[in-house]
Amino acid sequence: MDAKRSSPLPASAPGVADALLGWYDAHRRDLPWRAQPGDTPDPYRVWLSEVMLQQTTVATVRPRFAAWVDRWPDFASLAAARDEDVMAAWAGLGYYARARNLFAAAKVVVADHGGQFPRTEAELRALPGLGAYTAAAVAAIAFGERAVVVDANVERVVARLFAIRDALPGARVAIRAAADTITPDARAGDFAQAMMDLGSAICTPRNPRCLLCPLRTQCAGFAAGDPETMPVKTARKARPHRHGTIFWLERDGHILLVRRPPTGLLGGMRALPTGAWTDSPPGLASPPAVADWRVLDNRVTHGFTHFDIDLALAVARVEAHQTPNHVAEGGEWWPIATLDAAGLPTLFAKAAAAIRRAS
DNA sequence: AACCCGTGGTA
DNA sequence: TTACCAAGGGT
Repeated sequence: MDAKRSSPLPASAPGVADALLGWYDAHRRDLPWRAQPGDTPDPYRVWLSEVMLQQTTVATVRPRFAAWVDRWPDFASLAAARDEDVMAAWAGLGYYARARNLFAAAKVVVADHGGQFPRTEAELRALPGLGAYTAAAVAAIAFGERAVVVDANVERVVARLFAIRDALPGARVAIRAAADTITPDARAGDFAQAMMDLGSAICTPRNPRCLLCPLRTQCAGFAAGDPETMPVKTARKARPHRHGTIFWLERDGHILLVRRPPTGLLGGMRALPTGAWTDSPPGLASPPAVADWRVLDNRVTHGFTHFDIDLALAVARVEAHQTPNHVAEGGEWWPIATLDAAGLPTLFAKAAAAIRRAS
């Protein structure tokens, strides 16, 4: 009817999917985890890449993905790995629950699914670390199942395409419903990846390249003249500042490392000992051993998602023949010469570099 | 729903 | 420099 023709909404779902898939066939990125056209995707590689790419850029993931699949090329090899090796291999990537869940999921696949990744969205969703997005993405990309794949790129593209002006996160229901209407039955995986490539290259958060966009003529946001204002996001809260002390305890060319508690901040990761992180500098409270601690002049700062931390650096040595009674349980003496292989999170790698520079 | 959970790049 | 942002999940 006439009202529909003059509506700012996309004329038809096939119109959007066809235009997008045509653009994708010409402009798709060649990525290490992406099967070549006509080839069968490897579910392990699809899953691993999706998890690595959660809140993480393609540029960061590229070398890490290559190293990972070189070491653990399939579910069976990963499931048989040592926990500390898996966590160390993830060091520097952040959001370490991803590594814990990845390892747990690999073991479930081997133990409960005969080493074969489940192919339905619902079964995938039940695995650790696979939420709504990743389960849909794997179902579509690895198995060709029709699934509504909604990540931050798709949210942005769809909000603009349909001119959805409600603020996130409330707008997610409407965005998902709109995404459903344009998701095709065929080439579901290509469609999902095309939406993400479009969001990455054309429909960018700032200064979108609308003149290059294959969906321009169907885009309500473009028609309205302000696509860059969508989706609307609410402002973030300021991050508080915390303080702490990092302890560098040296013995005969080795350094004391501890294992962080299995959950929470940097959970499961190797680390240098620290005391509590508080609103004011804690000084030398709760050191890992009784020793002659010396506080360095330089400090280390680091930003986490929800707070910034300012850390003092305390250094001490104990004699080679000594085994301090007060060394924390679970600690290990790690050769300083191979500290890079310990897999320290960035905060502690920064601290180690600063300490070794000062020594 | 709101909060926790890393890191590096960009403007 | 600050602020925002990225192929989110768990609780």
